Amino acid sequence: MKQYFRSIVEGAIEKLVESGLPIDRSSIPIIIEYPDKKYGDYSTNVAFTISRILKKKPYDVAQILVDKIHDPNIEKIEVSGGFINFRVKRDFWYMVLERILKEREKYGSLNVGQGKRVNIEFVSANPTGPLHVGHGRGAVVGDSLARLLEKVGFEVTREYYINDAGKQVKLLGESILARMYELTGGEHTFPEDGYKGKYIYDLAKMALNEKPHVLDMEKEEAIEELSFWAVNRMMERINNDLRDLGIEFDVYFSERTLYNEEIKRTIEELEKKGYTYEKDGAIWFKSTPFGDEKDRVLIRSDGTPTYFASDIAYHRNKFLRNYDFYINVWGADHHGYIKRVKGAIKALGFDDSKLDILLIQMVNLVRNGKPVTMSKREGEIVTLRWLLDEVGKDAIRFIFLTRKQDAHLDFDISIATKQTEENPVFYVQYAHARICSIYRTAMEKNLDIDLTRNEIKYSLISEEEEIEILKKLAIFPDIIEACVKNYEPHRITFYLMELASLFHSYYNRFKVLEQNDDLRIARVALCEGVRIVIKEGLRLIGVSAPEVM
RNA sequence: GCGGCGGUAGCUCAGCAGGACAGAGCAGCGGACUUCUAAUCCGCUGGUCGGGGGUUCGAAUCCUCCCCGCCGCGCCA
Repeated sequence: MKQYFRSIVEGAIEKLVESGLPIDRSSIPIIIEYPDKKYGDYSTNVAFTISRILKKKPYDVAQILVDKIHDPNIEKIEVSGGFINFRVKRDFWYMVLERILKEREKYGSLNVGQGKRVNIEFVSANPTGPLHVGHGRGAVVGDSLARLLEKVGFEVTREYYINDAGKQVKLLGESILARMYELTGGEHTFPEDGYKGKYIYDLAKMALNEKPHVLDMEKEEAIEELSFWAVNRMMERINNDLRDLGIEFDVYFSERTLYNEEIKRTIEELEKKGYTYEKDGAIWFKSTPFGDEKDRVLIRSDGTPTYFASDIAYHRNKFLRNYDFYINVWGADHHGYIKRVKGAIKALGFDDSKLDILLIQMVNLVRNGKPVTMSKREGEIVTLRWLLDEVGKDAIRFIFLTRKQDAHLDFDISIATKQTEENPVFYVQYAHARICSIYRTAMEKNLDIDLTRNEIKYSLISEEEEIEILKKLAIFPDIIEACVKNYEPHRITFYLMELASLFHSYYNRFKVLEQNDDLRIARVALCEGVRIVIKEGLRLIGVSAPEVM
């Protein structure tokens, strides 16, 4: 709806320009806000901006602008200070509801994406251990963002980059082999930095079943075979966790496939462009010209490529697939990595501004007030699976989005485990279930609530609480737009809590199933609007909307 | 030391592209279920927006310095 007023204001400014005032229209950002109720429904501050250019009083500029505005949906325009406040006709809100009932789950689907192709890469956790709670946050933010992008007309590819090559993976195989020897009573030495988690024993047991022959193989070969096998087992497990979180990927990209050919070609390209040099037997990338603190190794002195080298090749591959833009969702601990990756992309001749990197801050697990540490190497980690079993998908997804992603999140397990109050997801879901319950009651009592066969007399929706709800429904598309523009899916969550709150208040004060047919139909129409938006809002963050609770 | 992100009510956090008197939830206190699900609602209490300077008609929001917390700074990934 903001867009509607934006264009009205734009039109007025245009008329000013036509009347000969020296204003550069493009230099004036048109900001539409929802002011305090007492001022109006929508407001703009453009008069302040223009007054600075024209050196006139904001109030006078506002007056001039107001004279140029005529719109059938506006009931009253007021100038206060320098603000221009619009009060909208009641019919305007009714039109919003009418539109929601007609468009249903399509309501709020803007077309800002225009079919542009977006690649969003997220999670990409190493297949050397189970997903933990921190991965979960990135997964939820990434997937919700993907849903929002789709909602506004982008063609989205969800991608998972599997680090199935290199030292860590070898260490995984080595750890499993050691446990296999241990379980069979054989002689073994556990690798120094090996993975100590309990899941390694699980894998070892599986391997004893499926691959007992590796025990008789030469160690290096055994490790290689086990590593490859274990990565697949881990990915099955990771995918299982993600699926239960409501997340599926379109593309799984294996780092292994980059080895030899693509990494080699990538480094050759960098060499050709003069961005590499040799030092201490290693090949380095000149990342300092791109703002990095120091240059980075691509090929170690032992001839093996670093993770960075394959990551450059990976990004090169992605850019060759030619998306309109790219989003990487990373843990905040990778922030130091941005400069060199973007630098490498630029060095390869691609437009690095097409890549946005989203950093997701750490999740601090708290149990009964005490912090729980998350270290992959230590035994006790809190896995995403454990949390899924405890609180379920809906609560996890919702709670992860009750904080903006660049703020640390304290995830209190003791609270999230409670299936009662305190858990905000229930509050929103309950609003949805309550509305469904109203419909069920109507059926039982044989009350006609059919919105398709009855004429909806919108003017009967006239209580202050009802108009407040309509206004809230009207800003849903603005919320979606803001989510996408700022890459901030958490705004949906806060919006839904506000909408649910308005509804619960209303529900407690007014009766929907009135005997009067017209009034009842009108109120059901309002409820249906709320229900549609809640359901769609929840869908966008991957949370279910139960009909019964 | 350098860099990133935070520092808003007792606690956990919002605050829309700088805007009109700083909001919500929880906790605390007091109320509302013979009436569409009380997982709800209503009322009250509660803040020098970490601190100093600056830009602006206007700053929680932008710039700068300082303080505190977490994280990163590998020929690890």
